[in-house]
Amino acid sequence: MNSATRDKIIRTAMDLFWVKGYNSTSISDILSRTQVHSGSLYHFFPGKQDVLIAVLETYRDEIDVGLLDHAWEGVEDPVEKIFALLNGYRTHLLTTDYQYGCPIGSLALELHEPDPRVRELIDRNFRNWVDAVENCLVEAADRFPRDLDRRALAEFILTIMEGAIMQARTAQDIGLFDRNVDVLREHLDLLMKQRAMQDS
Amino acid sequence: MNSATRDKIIRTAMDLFWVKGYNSTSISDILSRTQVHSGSLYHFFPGKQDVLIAVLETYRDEIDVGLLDHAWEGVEDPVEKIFALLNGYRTHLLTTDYQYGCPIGSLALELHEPDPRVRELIDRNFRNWVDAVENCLVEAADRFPRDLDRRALAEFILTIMEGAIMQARTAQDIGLFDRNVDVLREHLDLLMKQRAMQDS
DNA sequence: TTATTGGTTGAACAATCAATCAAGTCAGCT
DNA sequence: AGCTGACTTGATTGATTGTTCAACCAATAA
Repeated sequence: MNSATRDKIIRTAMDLFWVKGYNSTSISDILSRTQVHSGSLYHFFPGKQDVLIAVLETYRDEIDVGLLDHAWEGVEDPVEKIFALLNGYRTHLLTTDYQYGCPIGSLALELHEPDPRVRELIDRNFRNWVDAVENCLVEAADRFPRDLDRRALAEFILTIMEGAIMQARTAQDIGLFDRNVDVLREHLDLLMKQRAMQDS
Repeated sequence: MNSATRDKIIRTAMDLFWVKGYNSTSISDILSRTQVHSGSLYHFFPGKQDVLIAVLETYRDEIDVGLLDHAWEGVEDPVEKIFALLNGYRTHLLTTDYQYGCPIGSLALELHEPDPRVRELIDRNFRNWVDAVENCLVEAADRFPRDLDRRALAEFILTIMEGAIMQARTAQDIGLFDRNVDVLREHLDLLMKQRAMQDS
């Protein structure tokens, strides 16, 4: 199987779906960008949706190398790793004039009645992201209240990321992103103070 | 001007854009649902995007009667009004099998390179929502820390609403919505405790 | 050499899309 | 009655969509 062509299609589709969305990206958009012809694409993928599935599988399989490793380079503290992750999205917004938000979140809201396989893959990507944050919280468990629901807080942090991107992009104002993160930071500070009280 | 037809088109488009999204709703979808013919639609609207603009203007103009009045019926406490607002979205998710989320948020993430008029109208709708929440926080100002950034917290609450809907819809699990709201409630409780400390 | 396999080419197709427009209807005004 | 202008009808257009397919190519194996 010539995976070079297949891979080129997936990489291009990842980028196009990210910037333009799924419905606004046509097969011919992918073909012209990849210099691949339609018959070749349909040799590897039964249809457009299967390209989307391959894209989501790639995100799922590459969360470490594609996202976390880069965001956490040189960051050791588990709590700061959370904010470093958020800061990665902030940088994307700024360096692309608010064009690149969260590729998964965009798809999640754009596809209203998705095929079950698509829905489950989006869900899986969210859960992997939440897992990564939850692991940070586990690493920092000694700083947070003993009865903290770490899963719920990790889901909450995903929520903040998605909502902050949505608002900053719509307003084209990074202040909205920053203020959201500030409030999150304050919440974490309050939780850590709570733990300090427990310990004393 | 026969606003009956025009209004019927707008109401139908509001619903279709909400459930199916903008790109997945065709003009003929609107025509068949309204029993209006294409020439009639194009008599009132120069194009599809102008229908979207009219929809967004309607949301903007009807936030009180269309959203807040209903959500706040019988709720007096300003903090509880915030949670009543969130609960309205929760009910929509549950009663429609996760089909109806936030109509504005869906459009915000679906439309990637929107016309400036569209982007500004989505932004206006967000700001009106934030204004409403901020007013609740002002009403309850005596319960929160004196130096609270109420605007930032109101934006944060919009973020939670949008993120909670996104996750609950994707997972088709209301638990994700509820846990997000729980964490918000805990944050507000912590803030109120802070104020209680200030006062004592 | 011949056959097979995996991959490529690019014209073509049917369906659907947003949008157009000439002809028509009807109510209100002069 | 006759005119005007707002609104309606619905067939039609041209562009774009996702998809198909028969012919073709190149490398490997028999």
